[in-house]
Order: sequence, then C-alpha cells, then structure tokens
Amino acid sequence: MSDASTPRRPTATDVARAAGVSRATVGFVLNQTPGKTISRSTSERVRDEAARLGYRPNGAARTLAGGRSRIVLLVLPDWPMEHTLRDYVEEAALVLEDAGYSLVTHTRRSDGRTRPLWESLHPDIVFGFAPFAPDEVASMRDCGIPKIFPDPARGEPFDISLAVSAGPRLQVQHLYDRGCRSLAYATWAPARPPFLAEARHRAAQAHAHSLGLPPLGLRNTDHRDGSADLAVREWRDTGVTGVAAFNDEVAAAAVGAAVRAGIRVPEELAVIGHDDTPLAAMFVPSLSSIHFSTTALGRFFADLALRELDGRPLPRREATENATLVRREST
Amino acid sequence: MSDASTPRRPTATDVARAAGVSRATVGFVLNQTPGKTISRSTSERVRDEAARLGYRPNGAARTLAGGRSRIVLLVLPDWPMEHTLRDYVEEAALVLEDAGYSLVTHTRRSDGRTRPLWESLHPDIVFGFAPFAPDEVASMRDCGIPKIFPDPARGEPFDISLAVSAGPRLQVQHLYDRGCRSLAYATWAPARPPFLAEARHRAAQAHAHSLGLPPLGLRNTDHRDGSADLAVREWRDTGVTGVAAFNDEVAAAAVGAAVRAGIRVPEELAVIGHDDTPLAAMFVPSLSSIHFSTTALGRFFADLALRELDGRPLPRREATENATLVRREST
DNA sequence: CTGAAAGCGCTTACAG
DNA sequence: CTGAAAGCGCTTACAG
Repeated sequence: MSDASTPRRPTATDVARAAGVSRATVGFVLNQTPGKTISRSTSERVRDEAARLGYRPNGAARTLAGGRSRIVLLVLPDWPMEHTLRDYVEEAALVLEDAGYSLVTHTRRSDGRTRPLWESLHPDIVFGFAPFAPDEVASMRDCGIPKIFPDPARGEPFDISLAVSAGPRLQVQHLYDRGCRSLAYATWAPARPPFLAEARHRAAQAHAHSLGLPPLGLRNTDHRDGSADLAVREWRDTGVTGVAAFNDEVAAAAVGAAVRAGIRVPEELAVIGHDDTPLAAMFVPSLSSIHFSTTALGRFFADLALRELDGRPLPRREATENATLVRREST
Repeated sequence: MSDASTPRRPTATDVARAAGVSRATVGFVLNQTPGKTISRSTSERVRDEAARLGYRPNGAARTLAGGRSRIVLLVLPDWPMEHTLRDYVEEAALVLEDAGYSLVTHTRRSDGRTRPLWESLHPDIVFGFAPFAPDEVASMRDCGIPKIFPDPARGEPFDISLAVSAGPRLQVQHLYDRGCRSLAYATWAPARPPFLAEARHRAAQAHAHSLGLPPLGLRNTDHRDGSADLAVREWRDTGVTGVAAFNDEVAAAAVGAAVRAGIRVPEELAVIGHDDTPLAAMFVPSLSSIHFSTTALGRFFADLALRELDGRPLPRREATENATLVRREST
C-alpha cells in the first residue's frame, strides 16, 4: 500500500521476511535475549539480512513495548565547569552506549522557564550531580520516572566528594610544600549551586587537618561584586599566604584582585586553581591548577548510573585518584 | 491485572473513562485536532478530568502512532562559546515549547567516538549551526531523519552570517572611532570548526571595506602554540594598531602576548573581544567586548527550525541587531 | 530450539 | 458533531 518511491526505513518485519524467520526471532537475535537459544545459522542469517537492509530498531516502538526507553538523562546544573564537563560526558556516554543506553544531557537552570526534558523523553533514569529540588522530584514522580540519582528516597545521599577529593588534596599539599602555613579557600558566588564547591572545600579542609594546619576560611571571590578585592585585603591583613580556589575562574579573580591591590603573586600570596582550563595557562600571571583525568570521572559516573539502573549496590569509596598538579607562575 | 499498589501513570483510556467519552475524543480535545468540533461541555469535562488525574500523554506512543517525535535535536559543535550558548538554547527551547516541540541538545565532537543521538532519538529535525559533514548527513538519511538544517540538499546554504554580523561590525566601528586605521582580525586555532569564525571575519571585513579601510589580515592567536606571540610582533612590525578578535578568549591571548612583548595596550595595540564573557571583565587589563542579546538569537534560531518543520520559506535577511559595545581597558 | 499472538498507548482515517 | 477500529513497530509471556 505504501508508495514504492518512498525509501521506507526497514522494519523488523522486513528483516524477518528476508531471513525467512518470524518477526519475534529477529528480536531475539538482535537483542540477544537471554534464555533463547537460536541456532547459529539462523542467527547469522538474521544478522546478515539486518545489516544488508540497514535495519535500525524503531526507538519509540521499543520504548512503548518494552516499557523502558534506554535513555539516561543527565541533568547538568548551571555551573562554571564547561571545559572539563564535555569530556566527562563523552566518556560516560561511551560506557553507557556499551550497555545499550543513550545519554542525553539537559542543562537545567535555576531560573529556568522551560519544562524539564524528563516530561517528554521518559528516561529510565534521571541522573544529577547534585540532589534535586523537591519540586523537581515531584515532577519526576508525576512523570513516572523509575529511577532518580541521587535518590531522594535514600536516607544518606551518595557523597559526591568521594569522586572529587583528589584535586583539593593536591592543592593543599602543594601550597603546604611551598611553605604556606596559613591557607584559605576561595569559591564562587553563593548564587550558584554550592554542591560541588562544598564537596571540594570539605576535601581541602580534611587534608589541611591531616597536615596539622588550621581550618581554611571560606571566601567568595568574585571580580564583579568587589568580593575578590575584599578577600585579598583580608587575606593580607590576616596573614594568609596560600589560597586554594574552587576553579580557575575563581583563582583568576583572586589573582587579578591581588595584582590590582599591589600584592605580589606568588611571593606574598600563592593561588592555585582547579580544572586546568585554557584560562589558567592564558592568565597573566599564569595559574597553577589541578588537571583532572576526565575520562576516569566519566566512567565513574556512568558506572553509578548503570548500578542504579540494575539495582546493584553503589560503591562506598572511590579510587579516582587521577588528579595531577600543574604548576605555573601563580604559586 | 496490574498491581493495585503500583501508582500506574494514567493513560488516555483512564481519562476517557472518567469523562465518559471515547478514547479518541480525549485525543481530539487535548491535541486540539483541527477539523474536529467537540462540544464545549465535552471539551471541558475531558480537560478537567485530565488535569485531575495528572494525565500526561506517553511520548513513545505518540511518536509511534503519529510518525513524528516532536523533538528538535540541536547539534552543538565543539566551539568555545559556552557562556552565551546556554542563553540561546534556553530561549530557543521556550519558543519551540510553545509550538509543541522539545529541544534536545547534543554536543558532537570532531573526534567523537560516541554514536550520534539522532540514531536513538528519532528527532523530527536535526538542526546545526554549521553544515554537517557528508558522513553525518548519510547517517541521518539512514536513520530516516525527515529534516536537516542547514539542508545539504539545498543549493545555497543559509548564510549564518545574517545572524552574526552585528557584533563584528561594532568591533570594527569602535576601533575606527578611536582612531585605528590599520586593523587585523584574530581568530582561534584552525583545528576548531572555522564556520562561525569565518562568518564573523566576513562581517568585519565587509564593514571595514565600507569604511574605506584596507582588508583585515586574519591571524590565529593562540597562547598555547606561540602563535599569539608571533601575531603581536607581526602586528607591531606592520603598523597594525587595532585588533578585532573572534571571542574573548582569543582577545585575551592577544592582549596577554602583547603585554609580555612589552607592547602597551591599548596605546600601541587596541584589542576588542566578542561575547562579553566573564573572562573579559576579569582579565588584566580588562577586555572591551561585544555583548550580544542572546534571547534575540535564540528566538531567531527557533523560528528557523519551525519554518523548516512546517515547510515555510526561510527569511532572506535578519534584523538581529542586538549587539552592544562594552568598552573596557583594552581599547 | 522456535514461532504465533497479545499488547504497549497513542493517532488518524473512516463510518455513522 | 462523535466514536469504533485499525495500525504504528516493537517486546515478551506463552505455547508448541
């Protein structure tokens, strides 16, 4: 009945007819359904015909029939970690792909006026780096999203600092090694979701403690609202000589403010950033930073998502010690 | 048969039963199907029951039955324009949402090893800022993607510089106004997709020409490979006094190299960036830049996608003159 | 070891 | 003006 001139995309029925088997058998072969032992010759015939016809399963039909979409929706908060984020995501997507899932990313803004993507995409899991807001959780429940990570139902949420502690530890150790004994931690404006910043600060704090140093005071260091200028003056007046920054932008703001205030970097104030973004190498003076193996982190997060999907237990601790120090002019 | 304890998501059948109408009528009311005149009281009853039950149509079923997914897949290249990009996307998503579409973004890397998202998502259109590579087009065709933008089949591709000419024009005008008569254009490393850079360069070129200035030489200005250092020396030796940069990162690289080479900014070399990113305000000296109204551009792109989807003609020229000059220390 | 059949939740001609 | 029915392309018990 269909127009012969329309190059209709082949369906499983077409493959079945070409291979001389039933439609169901095609599904069993191509999905490697466990518990089905299809003869080798049949399998090969099906696979060959599928390849020859360029068969691709229809995602909507699979989702409808199977009750799952094989989509992992990764919600990215509005954070300043662009450069590294892409590498995480690419690596995570690879791991998930091997497991038969597609990774879709979704940048959700705090002031967002758009509807969340989980309303239309029906992902099997919504995965976030930070806990979701109560109204977001409610919306996901209404949409019938089967899994949420971090799971709001779980008493003790997964501690993301397990995955991010290596960098802050190196920052503190490096400042310590070059002789700084009074340290501070510089972070971004409080308007941004503070989840990752808190985790990194905690990790820095813990390492400082283990070195016998006093606690690191936390300061917002922004070049736009004058807080960076205030911070450097306070550090000078209170004898702080080393600053670990949440990321390279924060470090740049701190160094910029110090230079303008006549404070010599690194002689009077050493500052180290995090993420080793292009900005770090470009800034004058160039910024020491922490280079992160993004592939390891990407794999870590993908593994987390797959464990949730399969109902397997989450890891208690993480050995992603793939951070390395990049020393430049600012320390 | 289903477990009563499972809070099953309501379907159109549930709504139909609750409202005392047929399943089809529910669809007609909720989709406002043209050509169907449902009585007002019936419509209201259906809508009320749908709201009461918290009904949400199943996307997979709609896609399967309707033959379209109502998904717009926006392919973002691996470009350094993060800060502004998010605002574009948010605004475009809003416009598309009003038209019943969901916007999904997909960052496709040149060296990407992951499978493209259009294989699993079945979008109604794949929308890119730059033309797609031949193998990408072939892959989309195989997947049965009905629309591609920019359309590879169309003889003359849509000229994206229609949308981006205002910024470069302002850059050149500003340098001209402060007395620079020998200008150059600084761009990013050639490894990056040069599409947007070319469009901006063309626009700058055109405006310089209209001012009676000689053509702007194009230089890659990267802080990593030494090209920035080479460029500033060449500019000094050839009497270039004003540089329009592709974006703020490029401008930062140029200014950084100039400072290191002992060239005074802006007295000997004025540099203006583009996008007005945080980096521009933070850099020492702070960078003049172009602030772009991202909402206008987002709406422009959404309109483009909707025209393609509906088969309506594309606009021939664009009046998105929403760029403004932000003057700082570097000019 | 393999296949016939029901069903997922919609849309859309078609018939009244 | 409204509804009964077929069908989209899969998955998955179930029966042989």
